[in-house]
Amino acid sequence: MTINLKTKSTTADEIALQLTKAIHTHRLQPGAKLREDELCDIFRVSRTIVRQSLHSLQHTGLVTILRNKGAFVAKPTLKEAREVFEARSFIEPAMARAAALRATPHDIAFLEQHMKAEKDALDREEVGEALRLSGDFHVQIARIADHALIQTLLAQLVARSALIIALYWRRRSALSDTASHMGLVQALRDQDADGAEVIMKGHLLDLLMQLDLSDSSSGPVSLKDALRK
Amino acid sequence: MTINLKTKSTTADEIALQLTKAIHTHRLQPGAKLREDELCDIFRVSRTIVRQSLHSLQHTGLVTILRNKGAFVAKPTLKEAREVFEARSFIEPAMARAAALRATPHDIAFLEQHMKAEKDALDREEVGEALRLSGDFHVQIARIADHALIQTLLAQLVARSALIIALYWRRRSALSDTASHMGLVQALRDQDADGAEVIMKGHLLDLLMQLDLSDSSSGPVSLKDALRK
DNA sequence: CAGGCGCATATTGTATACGATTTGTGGTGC
DNA sequence: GCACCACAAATCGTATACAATATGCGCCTG
Repeated sequence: MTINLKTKSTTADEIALQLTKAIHTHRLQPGAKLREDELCDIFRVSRTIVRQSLHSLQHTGLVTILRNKGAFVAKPTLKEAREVFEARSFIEPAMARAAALRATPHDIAFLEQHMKAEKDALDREEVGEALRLSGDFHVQIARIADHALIQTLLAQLVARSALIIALYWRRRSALSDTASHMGLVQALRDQDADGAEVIMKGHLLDLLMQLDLSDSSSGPVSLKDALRK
Repeated sequence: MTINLKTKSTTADEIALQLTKAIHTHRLQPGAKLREDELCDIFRVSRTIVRQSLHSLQHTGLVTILRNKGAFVAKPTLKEAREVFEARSFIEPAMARAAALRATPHDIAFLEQHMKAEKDALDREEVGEALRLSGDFHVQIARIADHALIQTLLAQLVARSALIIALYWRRRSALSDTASHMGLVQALRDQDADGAEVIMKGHLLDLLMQLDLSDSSSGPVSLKDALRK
């Protein structure tokens, strides 16, 4: 499936969204170069618009722009990777708690359908899409908690998490989110705030465990440091 | 004091920084219009650069851009205001804890000097500058905790807090941050992580208490709603 | 043949020109 | 005199042209 190009009025936000999705589904790998002219051809817009979206993505941490060099899909360092998950562990348990207190039957149904969509994607062997949905699940919790600011923030952190997973994923096994997510939905259904918080905390810890964020395997920190003596 | 205009090469980031400072010190009020041409004249750059900074500030939540209308200093709604402080209360206590474990004597000295600068600003009756320093104190905690991601995030939230204070500040009294900040520095000196966390939590609650975030006084939610029936 | 210098090309950065939209104002008709 | 319409000014949005910078290739020299 190639990127959908509408007949008219492709806006900067749409391009950013498409790129985000491509990153989230691992169709775009960390470090990939994003040439402006190329994107212009793909989306049929002027460089002005493309540059807007690239700057926007830089702000969210998905893209790194090097002056006079160009835009690249970000490659989070180990420290950045740890910080992303640390930040998530500060925020998300509180969101799970809030969501448990506010979730309506409609919300529950939505989450269940969401998980089903993820499972279907896996059955179709669309691993990237399943990964994206799995991340989006977390964003939906913030939406249910009715916290727009953190919903936005979390969307960024989740997208960056996809980059981190692409770089530091340890095993070849599939993500085993399903159990945690199901447990969380159950807690929301029961309005069990404490349970939801605990499950979310554990779930994030699980995720972290499956990453190889040990210091040793770090790539070239800085050429200067790498060649020192 | 007018805005400093250098002889050459004023970059988009610099402009965004200057505007942020002006907002933070209440020299720019919520709702103020930011005309592009005007900023071009002030900073002696083309609209391209000005637009870059405005978009950047929109991303941080300090500026609202209305299509074909222009850029305005943001006016956080009550809900947004609550969300900002809620987010801070999720994050900052954890930062205070981490900072307590990492703070060096140098860091302590830095914070003490920082507080002195704030006091000096107050003595000079530069209330806006004192307010800015008081907010920056919180960002410095994240820096000491060595958490770059949250430091950036917190800088944004603190800046937005300045807008919220401008809109929803209840009394005319000066901010009484000093005591909390002093207590926090003492806890850092003692490497008292629990104490630091508790003080920070209480401090943020104090701040919130001094705001009038009750529902009633809300401005016009939407003209449609306001005129309904 | 190896190393380095310089030009040619590709790509990004910035300014400007042009088009679209909004908003205020003046005139005209009722 | 009031309301409505049309036009004009101001302002923003987009595309494009031009300038600056980096990079790769070929040639020249030792």
